[in-house]
Formats: sequence, C-alpha cells, structure tokens
Amino acid sequence: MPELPEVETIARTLASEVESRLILDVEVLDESAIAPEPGSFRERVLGRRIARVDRRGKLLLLHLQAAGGKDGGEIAVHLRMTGRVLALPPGESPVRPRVVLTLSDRGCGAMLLVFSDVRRFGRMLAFAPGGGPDSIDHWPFYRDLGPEPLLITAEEFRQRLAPRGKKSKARIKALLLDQGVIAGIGNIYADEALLRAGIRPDAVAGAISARRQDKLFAAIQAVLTQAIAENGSSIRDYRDAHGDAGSFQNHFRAYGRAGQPCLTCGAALRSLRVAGRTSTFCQHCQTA
DNA sequence: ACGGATTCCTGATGGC
DNA sequence: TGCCATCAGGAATCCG
Repeated sequence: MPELPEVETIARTLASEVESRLILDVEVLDESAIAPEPGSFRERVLGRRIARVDRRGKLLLLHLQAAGGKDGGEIAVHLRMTGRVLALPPGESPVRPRVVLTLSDRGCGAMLLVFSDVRRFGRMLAFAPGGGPDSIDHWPFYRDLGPEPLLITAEEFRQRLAPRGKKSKARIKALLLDQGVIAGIGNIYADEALLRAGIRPDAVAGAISARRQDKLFAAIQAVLTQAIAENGSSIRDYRDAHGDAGSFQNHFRAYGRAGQPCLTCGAALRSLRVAGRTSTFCQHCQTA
C-alpha cells in the first residue's frame, strides 16, 4: 500500500512525464473518486498547467498554474491501499480508470494521467488557489499533517512523541501510524522500523527511553531511505507512474513474515493487533 | 486522550 | 472444485 517511499517514487516518475503540460480534458468515470463534485473539479483543473509534482506524507501533489503563470491551486491524490497514478501514452487502455486527465503535447506527444484504484478507497481532490476556504491549506487532513520524517531531527521526533511535553500513554505504533504525529508512515514501515529498533509495537510511547526513541528515529530514516532507493515496496498493487514495481519487499524483515524466523535470532515472528492493524514482531529482539 | 469498533471496497486465501 | 467466511488496510467517525 502506498506509503511515503511509494508516493515519493510515483512523484519522481510522474514529474518528468507531466510537468509543464496543460490539462486539456478531464474525464471522471467514477464520481466517488473525486472531490469536489464533477462541475467544480473540472473548473479547478481544466486548462491549468501542471507546474510541479511532489509529495507530502502519503499525498501526491500536483501544483497547478493558471494562465499568466498565476497560482492555479493543487490536485492532491491519496492512494490509500490500491490506488495508482499512471502516465500513459494516448491510446493505451488503463485498467479500470476512475479519472483520466488528457495532457498537452510537449513536443514528444500528448499524454494521459490516469488515476485508477480497484478498491476505490483512494481520492483525487482539487483545491482552489489563494489560501481561501477552498484552498488546500484549509483541508484539515493536510493542515494537520505532522512533519516529514526525513526532514526532522531526532530531537523533533522525540517532541512529536510527547505532545506538550507530556509522556504519551499511546502505543508507539499508534503514534507512528498517526499522520498528525508524523507524516507518511503506514503499517509496513512502522513494523520494519520497530523491528530494526528493537521496540515492540505495543510499547507505551512515553515509557520508551530517549536513547531508544532516537534509535527508532534512526531506524525510520534508514528504512524509508532504503525503501525510496528501492523504488518502494510492491506487495501486489503498488506500481510507479510507469507501471513498474518496486523492490523493497525483498528486504522485509517483519511485514508479512508472521510465523517465519526472525532474521536476527531465528525465533518465529509473532503477530499482534495494535491500533487496529496486524503487527508482526520478534518476541526476543523487540521489548517494551 | 485513549482504544476499539465500524465503514468504505474488492481480491486473495483458506477451510471444508 | 466450489462455496463461503475471513482477511487485508488508511482514515473518518462514533462510542465508551
């Protein structure tokens, strides 16, 4: 499922294909895929130029430009579990498209930007420019996102785990998955980082020593950085904007390995439900 | 302020 | 082999 490294990979592979192109047509095949309603969505997107593609947490962001180079708002895509964003040459038929944007020629042919999603959990949202009530800055999910894990220090990370200086009673994994605490981490990278840091997913966050919190932060950064270098993890659905799979799934030590031996000590990994998610961990290598 | 359940979805998987 | 139940999960929402 697309987490930070997967969305980062999509942003990178999409950017070179679509940046500077104009959005010439908008085809909404599944109205539940978008917001606001089709009329406003079209109005906010049609005729705009895709100036820049980047990422914030698990959100893919297309920054738009209006005529005269003015701010044109944003398109934000949340892929949830099975969403895909693909850059395709016209004529190629994508699998179960929900939204298709036709983009202008850039001297090397026109292009389609396709949002598809078998499970239909994902969303493509269009925001107005200018900081008004319809702008992305007023979208609570976006506004309340925690910091980027690759752009903060260990000290800032510790502060995020202890809001207003109070020790949190929440389980550490619940905090890692909370996008308002830190942005971009999902079930895969939470389990991978916790295993590498030797911390149980159900450990009470406030009871973890500063030294071990720093170790967790280092593990998060290491895992995310390596996953980005491997173009993300493809369990089954995830693909980049070219339709290519990632390879970090070959480096999983925890996720999906319940019952299999711990790669450090050989004990069978166990699984536990924490914060409503299946959490795989090693009883010997990870402690509260 | 926390955990838990529920909802949204469909495909994969496992038991019988 | 076929059928059915279960599971997977990000985030919103409600409830205790």
